[in-house]
Amino acid sequence: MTAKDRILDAAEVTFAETGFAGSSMKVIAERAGVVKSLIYHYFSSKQYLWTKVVERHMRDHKFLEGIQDTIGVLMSKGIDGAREAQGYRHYFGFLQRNQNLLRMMAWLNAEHSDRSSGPEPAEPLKKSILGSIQLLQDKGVFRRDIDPRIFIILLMAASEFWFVSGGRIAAWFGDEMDSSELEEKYISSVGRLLLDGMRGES
Amino acid sequence: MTAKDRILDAAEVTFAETGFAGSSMKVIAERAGVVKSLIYHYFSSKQYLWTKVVERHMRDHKFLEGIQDTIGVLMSKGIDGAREAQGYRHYFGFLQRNQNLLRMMAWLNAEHSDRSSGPEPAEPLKKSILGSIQLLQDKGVFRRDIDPRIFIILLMAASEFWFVSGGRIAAWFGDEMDSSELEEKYISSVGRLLLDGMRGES
DNA sequence: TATGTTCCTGACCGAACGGTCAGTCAGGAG
DNA sequence: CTCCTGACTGACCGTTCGGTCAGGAACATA
Repeated sequence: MTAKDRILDAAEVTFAETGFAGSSMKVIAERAGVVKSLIYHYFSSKQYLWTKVVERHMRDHKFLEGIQDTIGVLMSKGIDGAREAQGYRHYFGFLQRNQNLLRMMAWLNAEHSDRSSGPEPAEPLKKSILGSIQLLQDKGVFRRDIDPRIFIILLMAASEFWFVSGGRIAAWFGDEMDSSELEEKYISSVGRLLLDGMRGES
Repeated sequence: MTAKDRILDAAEVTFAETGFAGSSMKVIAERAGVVKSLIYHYFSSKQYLWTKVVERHMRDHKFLEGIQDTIGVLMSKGIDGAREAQGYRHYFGFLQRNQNLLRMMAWLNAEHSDRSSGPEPAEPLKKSILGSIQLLQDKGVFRRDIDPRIFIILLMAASEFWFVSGGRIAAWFGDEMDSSELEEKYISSVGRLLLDGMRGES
């Protein structure tokens, strides 16, 4: 593996762990087994390194396609009326594979700075997601009295919160339960609950 | 107002804005209209200052009682079958009054460090909340196939996410809609959706 | 062999960091 | 008048920060 890749790897882990301000170029360099100044040979600044880390992760993990994909599963499950949390489980697994990016986004939210480079979901993707949900509303599978965008936000909220606040949740409940057991329960419960809620006004 | 209080005020705002690592004692001092070393006269370290800020906020804003209170409203609404999002709106307003604390908790999550001092919801409060939900399950108002803890987590997720990720959500949707309008829609929709989902298996 | 280009290094910079310290000063107690 | 305390200050500490720079090593091209 090239030094450049090792730098990106080390930066991704470090940024995810301690955020932008909390990560020093020195520890990133040490983690990559490289001298600090070499980082500046490849990346002109700390800020630039951050954006490149985000870009690479989204590219290598096919982040946008993953969202697209998940929506597809979610929708197909909804349409044929299967109510298991299978669709949600798919989405959850997708987020699990993108934990580093989620953590970095959490930092972005907290800092609400102009460092931007959060994943912007390309206009067409957004339209496609919204369209899928609207279709389900038209068919009567999903209730019509709720803005499709709300459903998306809620879906993101339920999932991201689990990863980002994992530690706090474990402190609340973890002592009584194995954490992976709780996670499994969370996935299946949230899937059922959100789907039923979206399904409609009893 | 005493200098000590001004320091706590300044620290709260600064920590909420830029987190622990991102906040310097110098800017906190300047914000408080005080010389940096005076902070160390009252607070032995940056870490100690952080915990004192959290403690004071929770005390002054009656954070734990506020949660307790909200659960009460939520439950009473649930019991008499009123399905408006009134209970959720109450909770949302409560969180609105505690935005600084929410932001600081977001930092804690992101850093997942051992700096701890996140709000630990005192065992009795936790038991009381869980008990309220279980009561509703016994009465058949809420579905019985979902762990009460899941409902709490989901409730927290839906709300905190809105505040903490506000910027990103606005970037997604805000251009098409007034933000306060979107927030109002979010509150009422999430309240209805979660309540219906919790209500049960159609 | 000569020449460029890329990779890589350690020494170095000024600024900013969290934190310390000796000491000034006003005021209350004896 | 003395003594003590707590609020407050500014100079200063060692360290770390992001970033620069001159130059060596490796390697391809000519």
